[in-house]
Amino acid sequence: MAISEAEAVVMDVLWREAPRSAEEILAEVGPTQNWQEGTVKSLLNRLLRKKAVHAARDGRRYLYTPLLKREQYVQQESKGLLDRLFGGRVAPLVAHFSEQRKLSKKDIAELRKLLQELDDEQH
Amino acid sequence: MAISEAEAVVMDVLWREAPRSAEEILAEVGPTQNWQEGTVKSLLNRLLRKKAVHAARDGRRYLYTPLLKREQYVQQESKGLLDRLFGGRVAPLVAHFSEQRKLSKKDIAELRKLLQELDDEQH
DNA sequence: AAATGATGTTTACATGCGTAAATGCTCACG
DNA sequence: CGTGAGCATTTACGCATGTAAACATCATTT
Repeated sequence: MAISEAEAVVMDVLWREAPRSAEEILAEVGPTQNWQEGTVKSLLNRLLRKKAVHAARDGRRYLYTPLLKREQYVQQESKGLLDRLFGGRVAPLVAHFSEQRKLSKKDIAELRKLLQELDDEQH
Repeated sequence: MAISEAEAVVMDVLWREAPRSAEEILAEVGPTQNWQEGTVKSLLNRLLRKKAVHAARDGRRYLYTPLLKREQYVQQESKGLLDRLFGGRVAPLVAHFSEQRKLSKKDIAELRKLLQELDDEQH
């Protein structure tokens, strides 16, 4: 089953650094999300049930490690959007942002470099 | 409130052509989605409540027209994903697909053209 | 006029989500 | 040894979603 948005916030903490205890996760995420301890615990349990994280006992508490890789998650999410909205093709997506003027200078520079590299390895 | 995935399927039909009756929508969407009539009716009602479509009486039935523009929807969805997963920047997104080898020849050609155009209009 | 058929409107129901409160377990301390 | 602090596990609850079934309405056909 897919992981939800709130769950993904927890995963994000673990992707940055793991293993971590529930308390550490709360410390990192509580301020921005205004979550109580119970909320984080619930989310961790749902993630356990979904086999997205693993818990290893460490004394009286658990340390959580992501099983689902960030790459996998990003992949699923972006492919989903791409397929639903842009017929599965990347160029129309970029065109969309371009029309919305959402391409920064930096974006453009990076895209150019990216295409250059593709060119090079094309040898 | 945001429109759900199932609701978006109905919107898609209306974005392709509108106004349309519930029956026409079902005809177009039923085969792929395996939806009953009631399902489409429910979705249409939720879309009405969310002010995403408008219904105009036409004899014994209604003809539905989208109020929410496809552009708006695409914008929200893609911005959401971009912000959540790529720090709001387009280049990393494209890089992601590039790494996953999800860029088709056509994509690459189009991206190149796009950058070229940006270059040109750059005075 | 009653039955039928075509539409729309209301209600339903299981599941997932966001958000926690309540409860349970266990170890260290008094 | 009983108790409280610190965690984890269970239960809760309102709302959205996906998916319809039931019900209501009204024009048309016997």
